[in-house]
Amino acid sequence: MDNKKINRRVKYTRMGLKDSFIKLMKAKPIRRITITEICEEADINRATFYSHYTDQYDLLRQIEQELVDDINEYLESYRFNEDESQFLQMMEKIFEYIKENAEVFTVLLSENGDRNFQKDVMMIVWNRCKDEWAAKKSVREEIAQYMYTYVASGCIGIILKWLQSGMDKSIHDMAVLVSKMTNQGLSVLV
Amino acid sequence: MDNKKINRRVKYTRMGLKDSFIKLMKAKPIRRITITEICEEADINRATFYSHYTDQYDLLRQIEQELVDDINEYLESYRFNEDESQFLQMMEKIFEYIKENAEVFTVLLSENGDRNFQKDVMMIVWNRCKDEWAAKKSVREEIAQYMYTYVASGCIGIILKWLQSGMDKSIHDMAVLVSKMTNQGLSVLV
DNA sequence: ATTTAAGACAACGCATTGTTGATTTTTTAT
DNA sequence: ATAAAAAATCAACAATGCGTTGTCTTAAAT
Repeated sequence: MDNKKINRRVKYTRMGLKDSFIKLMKAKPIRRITITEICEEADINRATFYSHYTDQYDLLRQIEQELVDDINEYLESYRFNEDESQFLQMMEKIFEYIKENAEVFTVLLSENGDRNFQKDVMMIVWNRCKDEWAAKKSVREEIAQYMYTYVASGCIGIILKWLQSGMDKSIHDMAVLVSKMTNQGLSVLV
Repeated sequence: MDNKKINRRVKYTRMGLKDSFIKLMKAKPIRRITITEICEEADINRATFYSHYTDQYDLLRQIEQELVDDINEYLESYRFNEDESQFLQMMEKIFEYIKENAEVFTVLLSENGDRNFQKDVMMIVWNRCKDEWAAKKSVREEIAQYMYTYVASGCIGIILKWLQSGMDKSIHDMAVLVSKMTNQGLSVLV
């Protein structure tokens, strides 16, 4: 009947731990964050932490996973215009989402965050654009894989820089820039 | 007189610790590597470790720094042909260097490695090519910064994929691919 | 050969860890 | 409303790793 299998109490406890953790992540690298600390901050017993997560890294991964699921849901809800470049439209939405969650993204994508999260975020774009790109594909799948890797890494890099520069450029400008770089590379300079 | 300020003994001890550490890095994430473990493996007293490094992360950073310095030296020694694209030539040399040190690069650039090292490696290329790029620059410095970030991140991403694919493509092919992506983006697909 | 620096070793108090079992509180199902 | 189930609390545990100390031994530089 009720698909919210997790009851309020559990949800609330986890929320407390997550908030406390993000707060600490802003202040110091994850390796310096102890479970004891997280629990003190959240005012939750340490044994309770262990009944939900195995360690800090497990907690981090779960936070990341929820975020990835949420972006996907967010993109799902949006109908893209078939005529325009899907990539550009999607990047706009992604920048939009990231801006709305700038705080947590800054923490998770920065040096403290782990590379798997980067990969997951890259995969969101890649999975949704591969059809568009595949249409005009003239190289072997193997080579194409390398190209997508380049593109996805470039996107993450630029997103991170944008966050660290205090989101000084507009969402639209950024989406256009990323789109241009992806499609034309540095040749746009000339 | 003698510019090798560090005597043999120190050098040897540090080498032991580094080797031991790299060995452990292959097996598990850095957060699971204890100093006790490093010292046991290297058969060096724990107190000795502390007289050289503050912790695992300090040791890692020093290994990385030495590698970065070494690449720079390696590139320095090589005269580039002014007529051709400096970027392409430099990428060839970098792929060459990485292949020669594939083992350690695989470890340091993978999920266990830290983002600062990525950045450092990116900076090597960027510092040596910015003049070439600046010549044809038609955008504001501010925007250019974003573009370089994209490119540098893309390069690292593709290098890492290459390493993880067991360096299945030749150095030359990779250099050409990276160069194409950087200069023309996905438009090479058409 | 003498001085200087590096490393070995044992020992320390301290913090964090992961787990336990008993107890209380909240949620859910009847 | 009440009983049963699930979740969180708490205190206590041994184990491990931490970082530092002082003393002693060994190697290197002059």
